[in-house]
Amino acid sequence: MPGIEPEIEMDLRCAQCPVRHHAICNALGASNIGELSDIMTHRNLSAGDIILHQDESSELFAVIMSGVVKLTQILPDGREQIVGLLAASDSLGNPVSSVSNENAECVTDVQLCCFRRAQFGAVLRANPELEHRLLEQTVSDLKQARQWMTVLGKLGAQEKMARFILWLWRENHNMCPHRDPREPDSTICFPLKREEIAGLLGMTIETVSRNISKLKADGIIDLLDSKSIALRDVPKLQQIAQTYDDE
Amino acid sequence: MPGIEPEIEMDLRCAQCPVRHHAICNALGASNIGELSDIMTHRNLSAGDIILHQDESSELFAVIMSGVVKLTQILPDGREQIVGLLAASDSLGNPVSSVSNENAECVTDVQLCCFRRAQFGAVLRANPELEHRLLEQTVSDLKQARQWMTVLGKLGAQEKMARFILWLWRENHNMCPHRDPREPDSTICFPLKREEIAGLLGMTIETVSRNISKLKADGIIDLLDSKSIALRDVPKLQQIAQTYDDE
DNA sequence: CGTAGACTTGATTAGAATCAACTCCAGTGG
DNA sequence: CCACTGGAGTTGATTCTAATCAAGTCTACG
Repeated sequence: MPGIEPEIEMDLRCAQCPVRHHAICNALGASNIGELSDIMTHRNLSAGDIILHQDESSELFAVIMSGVVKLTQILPDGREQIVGLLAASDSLGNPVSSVSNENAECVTDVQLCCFRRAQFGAVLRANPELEHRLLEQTVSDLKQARQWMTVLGKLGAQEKMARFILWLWRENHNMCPHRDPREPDSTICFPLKREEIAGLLGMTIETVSRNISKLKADGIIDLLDSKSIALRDVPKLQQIAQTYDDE
Repeated sequence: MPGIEPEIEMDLRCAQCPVRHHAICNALGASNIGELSDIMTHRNLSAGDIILHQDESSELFAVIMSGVVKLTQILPDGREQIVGLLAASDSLGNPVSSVSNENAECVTDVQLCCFRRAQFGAVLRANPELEHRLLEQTVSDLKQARQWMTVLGKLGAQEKMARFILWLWRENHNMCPHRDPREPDSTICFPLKREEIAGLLGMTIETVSRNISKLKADGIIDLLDSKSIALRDVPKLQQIAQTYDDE
């Protein structure tokens, strides 16, 4: 057994991985996935743990297996802007340099599939299709960052809130994994506190709270508890959000 | 002569190209650059010309040889946010899909080095180092987009203006090519109108104007004409901009 | 010289930030 | 079991910043 078992175990870890077919590793087929499983390690983190520091070097590159991670930038005077939210199957870490462009912090408990940069880079060079997949992912992140730029630059508080809820609706399956499948599709949960919603949308917790209350008062959403809501009038929400569809 | 000349010409076009050593094509050495020069065509555009439409398909992928291009998103009600500015040596077009994520419009007259998507993709697949270079570029764009998110979400009008000026200072050599090298380094020109600065910074032209005036009144900058300024007190500007350095 | 577009400046208003209570839990310990 | 505590969230009153509305100036150009 010893001498064979470890190798089988490694492959199993990928075969049973919940994000195997959604994360960047789906660029590698069964015959090549071993190159990644050979060099990966799993790590469990708790809400509040800090994974990466802006402008500091780190050997970590990772795929998120579960949980939510926020990417932030902090101004000299302490103000914090959330510049991205990552969930299951997203990847974490600068793919082309050891220096991180953002702080990364766990919003919930998080499970990571970790690689050492040098080793991951070697697999990348050996598998151009993996690097292509990484490019696709980065282009998609760029698209989303630019959409948030428009939200931050042009929308009012109510519009921001509506956009956020619609965005959360689409992303919710990655964010809140253990939902009852029988629960109506129109129910969504917030993995974020008010403070974090505010940090993402460029407003204060009071303004977030007021606008959630207003949407409720207008019959557009229902508040189930402070961390979950039900959508009552999606078309109205889309109209407020100034969005054509839910791209 | 005919039969040989064209081939030599092609190579010359890259050899004499002003951005040959700064754009993504610098990933290819002298022995491979021919693969690109064989499939490129130059195109001259005028200020105001629209190059790409958001969510529409285009066969174009291009490198900017000179001029400034703005990337924008437009809301259903007509409001426009600038989500990126491209200048000499930047590349233009979605590298992984024919569908553009933004509108692209010429701010000044522009010279493009154009490729047909399918042909460029083939060169990309044959030269992984070129795809890696494209990934580096995209990661850099993503970093910048996220920095703008922080500007849009957290900074006040004066702070935004200071950031913009410092950013322009760094980028100015790409934006305003024909500057007298003897001109002091502290003189910069705006390739953008007030309306476009406003569209980028998420404010109105009046607020832009007022804040430029205020910086002048405070002795931090001088207005040479409405399209160029001189920096008088860079440290003060950096302090207002809430920036550690000029990353 | 006259006009239109780009820019500036002033007066007023609207919307979000700020300041300040207050409610609603979840967890703790007596 | 209940009283305390502290964190999270809500709501109200006030302030402040930037948007809006409204003239103006300046400049390039026919």
